[in-house]
Amino acid sequence: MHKHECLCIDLRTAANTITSLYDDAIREAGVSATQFNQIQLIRSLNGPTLKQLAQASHLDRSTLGRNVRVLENLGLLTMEAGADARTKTLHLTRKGRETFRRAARLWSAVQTKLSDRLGADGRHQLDRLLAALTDPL
Amino acid sequence: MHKHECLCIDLRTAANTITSLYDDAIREAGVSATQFNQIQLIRSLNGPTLKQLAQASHLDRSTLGRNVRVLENLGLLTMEAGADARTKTLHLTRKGRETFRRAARLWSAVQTKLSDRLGADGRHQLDRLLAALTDPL
DNA sequence: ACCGATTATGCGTATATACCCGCAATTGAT
DNA sequence: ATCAATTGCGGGTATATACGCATAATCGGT
Repeated sequence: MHKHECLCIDLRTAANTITSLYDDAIREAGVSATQFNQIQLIRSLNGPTLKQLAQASHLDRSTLGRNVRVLENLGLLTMEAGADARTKTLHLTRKGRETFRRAARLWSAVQTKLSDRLGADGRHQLDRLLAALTDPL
Repeated sequence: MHKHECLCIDLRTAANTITSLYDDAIREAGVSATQFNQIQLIRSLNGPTLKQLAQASHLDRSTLGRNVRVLENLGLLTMEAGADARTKTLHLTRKGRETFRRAARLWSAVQTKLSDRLGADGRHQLDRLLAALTDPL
């Protein structure tokens, strides 16, 4: 029987394991899975501010600021002052866009591989179950 | 439409959100969800070495060493030399055992609450889906 | 035009996590 | 018994993450 294992720890462990798979898969593009996610969001949001990116990625603003600085130091993006002088808008550099394209292909391969393990139904169920856990009451 | 959302990021986001719920639920016992997990494992493993605890928790040994040091500084456990002088065995203090009991009650409440959101079937499906993702081929 | 409230960020601090390197203790082959 | 290989651990470094405080910029009511 089931030992009533901790949902929280089960999720954390799975997330760590899967993150490692994605990291390995896209490593040769020079970014981690979470970094790829930031780049992908910046690309689709088109010059977002830190706050906008933080909201889009469900992360704390200060976390995003630190993550973004790493990408800036890698030369993948630039931070420019926005119309509102308080804000910094994020823009991918040419290198950032190239990194995105390379990583996107590698990402796609591992994403497909893992999605196949679940099947379309499984993926849908997983989405539903995670939503049931995280959606506000 | 297949947003083809990233499985990795979906899992990380869910894990972060759920961890926050557990952290809030047991905070008054003075430990976080991950700390509670370490304490629970040390308790059930009965004087494990760092390596044994690391394997049981699916974490890197050096990660465990750092996490354990925090608990040691909180006075929840002690590290003693094992028979093999290379090893350090972990033992809960009285305060550690009391903290475990208090946190276990709080943990149980949030665990039940979230499990109810999934239902028994949902919990089983979730276990199965996470296993499908993380089990070696 | 002013001043208080709000907003966007930065920074300090802290936990959670992993990888690599080095050291000390143990083990194994001879 | 010796010495090379292995093992367990600590520490350095790095990313990922959050919370709270400080600051600068903006906005709103008067």
